[in-house]
Amino acid sequence: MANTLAAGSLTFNPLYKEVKIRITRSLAAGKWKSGEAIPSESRLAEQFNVSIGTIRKAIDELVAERILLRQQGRGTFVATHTEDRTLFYFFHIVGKDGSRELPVSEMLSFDKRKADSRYEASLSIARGTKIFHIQNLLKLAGAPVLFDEITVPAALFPDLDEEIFAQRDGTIYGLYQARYGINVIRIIERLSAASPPPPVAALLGLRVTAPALMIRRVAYTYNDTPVEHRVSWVSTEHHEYLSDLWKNEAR
Amino acid sequence: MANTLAAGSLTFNPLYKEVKIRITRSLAAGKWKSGEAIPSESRLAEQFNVSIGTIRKAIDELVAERILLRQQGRGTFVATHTEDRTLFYFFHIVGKDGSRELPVSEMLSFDKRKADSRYEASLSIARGTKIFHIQNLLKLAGAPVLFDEITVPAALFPDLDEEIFAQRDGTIYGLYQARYGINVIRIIERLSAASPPPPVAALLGLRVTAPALMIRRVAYTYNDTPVEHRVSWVSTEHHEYLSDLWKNEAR
DNA sequence: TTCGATTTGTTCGTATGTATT
DNA sequence: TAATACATACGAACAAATCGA
Repeated sequence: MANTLAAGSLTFNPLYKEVKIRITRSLAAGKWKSGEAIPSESRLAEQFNVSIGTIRKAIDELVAERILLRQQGRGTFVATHTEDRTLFYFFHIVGKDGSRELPVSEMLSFDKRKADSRYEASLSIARGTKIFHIQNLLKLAGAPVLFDEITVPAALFPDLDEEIFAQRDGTIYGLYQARYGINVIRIIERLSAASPPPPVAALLGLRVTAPALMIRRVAYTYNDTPVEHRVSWVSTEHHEYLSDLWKNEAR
Repeated sequence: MANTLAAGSLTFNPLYKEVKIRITRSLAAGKWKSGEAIPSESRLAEQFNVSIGTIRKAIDELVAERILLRQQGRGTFVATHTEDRTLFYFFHIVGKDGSRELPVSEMLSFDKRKADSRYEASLSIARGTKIFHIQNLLKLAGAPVLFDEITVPAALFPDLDEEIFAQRDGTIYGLYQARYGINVIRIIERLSAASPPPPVAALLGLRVTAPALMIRRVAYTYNDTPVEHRVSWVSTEHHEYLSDLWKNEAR
């Protein structure tokens, strides 16, 4: 046994993993804002006192995870929720005819309340924690297609109110990112088929017994921290949910 | 204009992209069978007359695409559809209680027929081409959960018959791979909610008007060549469809 | 428009570590 | 134990894209 020392409780990561972790920590701490460039590879190599190749390998993984974005000649940037590339990564509803368009969102309600036990697991928050609860109706080509119920811990969005939410430019995740420094980088969705509650059916223009797609989503930021719980009802009369594992255009 | 030469019709790929393409061609041609090791990095570097780093970069991408599988000290292998890691990549139905198990499949029908126009687009085959058409019932924990209708071009599966299909070990894609050298490496699924046809509802133990999940899948092999068309009906009473972009355990 | 500085992209080479057989 | 194969890390050189002087 040559390396009995390594048997300690610590896990020894490769250098590039350590670098990746430290970069991720800086991102989570908001050291570099979204859309901004992080230091150049050569500068990071100096700071971390490692070779440029090690920096590249760390950044390679963050780019593959869509957390960073590299551009030759310009620099490396914190990915934003305003780029076309990113938008459809978190929106999976497409027309059955193959059309792809971004929805127009209309806020239906906004309130602050206390979390019930439902969110303890998915949002890792205690019962009674203050949350925002928001309802939206999304239209595609003018027709209502999707109804959203969004739940987020109020603590993460200090001054959020109805006005700010409704008057935002761009997407909801763009708002989280630009105003609150919260970066949604991953979502997990669970889909099932069911008949929507009558009020939802009415909003979507469906018969009460009509089948609809129910989507339960949890959105995560760095280090698998959950930040949003969302339940959606989708009318699949003219639209469907597209699941394309490995649609990595930029590989 | 310094580089008028580059304006030719050829696209100049980086070396590692060329290497990747040539490796992929060898895979598509069946040069290395699934589960087998491909030549070592140093040997490939000799063959292609490039540095080992360039080989690594090409293989990096193929590993990220789950086409190859690297194991330190052993070699680099053609990924198979028998590894636990891979299995759930193509099977997305999980229990609502979070349970994950592989289904038990029961073949209901098997026949050879001529393709109608429906498959021209999705399978890139002409109307009238011979196809196999197979129906399956999948059970989880003993209960029927999913009904499958599979369509594949007969030309790709020369000696396939009812016996071979029903008596296979392992998964359907495992059969495609082991017996016919056809490697499914990517699927695109389109989900909607609808009431299943009465015979399907009966099989799944659903009321005729009950909502179910309909999944239309196209499976692809190398170079985005479609090889299978599949329509599934899922009872989402106790199960749901899990969409987890970026569940890359091994990163 | 041109040029130079900066930054990422590609390719090569070498050395050493670690896992497998 | 030795040989083999992949993993990590370093360094160097040049190409290509970008941007501002």
